Amino acid sequence: MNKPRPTGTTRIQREKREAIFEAALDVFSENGLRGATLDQIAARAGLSKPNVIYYFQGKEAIYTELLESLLDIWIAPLIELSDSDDPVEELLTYVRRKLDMSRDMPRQSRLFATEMIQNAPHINDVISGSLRDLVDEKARLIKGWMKAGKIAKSDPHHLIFSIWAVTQHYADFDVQVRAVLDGNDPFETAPDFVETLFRRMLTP
Amino acid sequence: MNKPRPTGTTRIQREKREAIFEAALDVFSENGLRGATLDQIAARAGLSKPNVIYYFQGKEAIYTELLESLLDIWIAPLIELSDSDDPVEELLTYVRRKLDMSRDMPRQSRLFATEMIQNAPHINDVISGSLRDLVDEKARLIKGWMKAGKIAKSDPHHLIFSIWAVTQHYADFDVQVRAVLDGNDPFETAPDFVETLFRRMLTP
DNA sequence: GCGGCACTTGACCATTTGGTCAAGAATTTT
DNA sequence: AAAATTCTTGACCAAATGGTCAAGTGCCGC
Repeated sequence: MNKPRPTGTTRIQREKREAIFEAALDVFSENGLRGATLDQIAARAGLSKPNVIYYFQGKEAIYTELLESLLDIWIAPLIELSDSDDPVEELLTYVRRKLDMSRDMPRQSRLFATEMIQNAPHINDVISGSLRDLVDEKARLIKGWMKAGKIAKSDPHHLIFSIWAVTQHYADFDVQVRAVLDGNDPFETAPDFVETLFRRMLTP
Repeated sequence: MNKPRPTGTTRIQREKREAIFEAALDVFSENGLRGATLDQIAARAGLSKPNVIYYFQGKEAIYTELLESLLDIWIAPLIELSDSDDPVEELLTYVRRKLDMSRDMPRQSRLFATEMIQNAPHINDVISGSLRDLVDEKARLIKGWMKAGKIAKSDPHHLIFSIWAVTQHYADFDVQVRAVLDGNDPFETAPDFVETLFRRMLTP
């Protein structure tokens, strides 16, 4: 019989599980699942290792639960992309929100990036399931705008990829970007550039 | 006194070191330095673990030597970007070469991506040294084209970032891209899109 | 074809790591 | 305030892992 695990009902459970998620986000986003250790997570959470195991089944369970709990937040901006009188602005708003997320949630971006680079074994079903459906739906929306002549024609899927790529690059490759910019804050100058890039791509 | 290590003079040394690099590229690009094990590398190289250690100082040495040996190849396309009568085509050639590299050398792309995500501790000096200088030099070249009215004005550094981001995305996020495209080969359709994106960005 | 040197590895070791467990400390319930 | 329950951890364990070493095996020049 499996030992029952706290699911987050009581005050202590919510707080401790939250602390573990927070620490795990740090550690996993820097080293990936294999590279991270329970000791690191426990130390950063300010708990003992057995105590961490008390709240989660194990290392992998922390990882998968963390990934899943972040997925919704991560996809939210795309979900909100919807029909509009001004599709260029609608898409640029999406771009800006994605860039904001790179600035404000770099660890989450890196966590997903690491998972993707390692072939996404833990979220494969999501990626080729609900995410694919979501992207397809938004691609149809974009296609409609193109057919109506409201934005310039191009491949909607690749358009979405390029938005992901450019915006997430500022989180995932932060060190490189900052090194090359030599101390200048990327997020001072990036928004203007990114907006220009996609405005030119989208304007008919 | 340090044990002398083979440096790659004899036939066997060249072959075995090459086999180890090849295996290490597989393993490190999937799991990062911490996540990879000597056993994995040895197994994929078809060697015993002590034999691997015979050719390299240790796991970290394999990693750093591999990274350094790949750096030149990785930066080569940018080095070749040079003054031209037709700057738009010159830059688009660079974009195409980068996209080709994502298609033909995805493991290398992922290796560097993982290193970057982990804050590039092993190539920090290169990034904030020779790479920064190289990018600065090319940024000045691009700036010149902009001032001469040959390409549209924008921030040259961010332009380079966006080229890196978009092209490498197809290697690093390959699983996601393929899942969303549902079996269609990304590299059938990506070149046209990417060329259009940057042509629109660059055409005055 | 043989002597020397490069190469190879089974056995081994110390450390790290994911995870268990029983017993004790807090907290909540009654 | 006692009982019941939840929470916490020191001590421990088995497996994995980076690395060593002495004893071979085999290649290469002579």
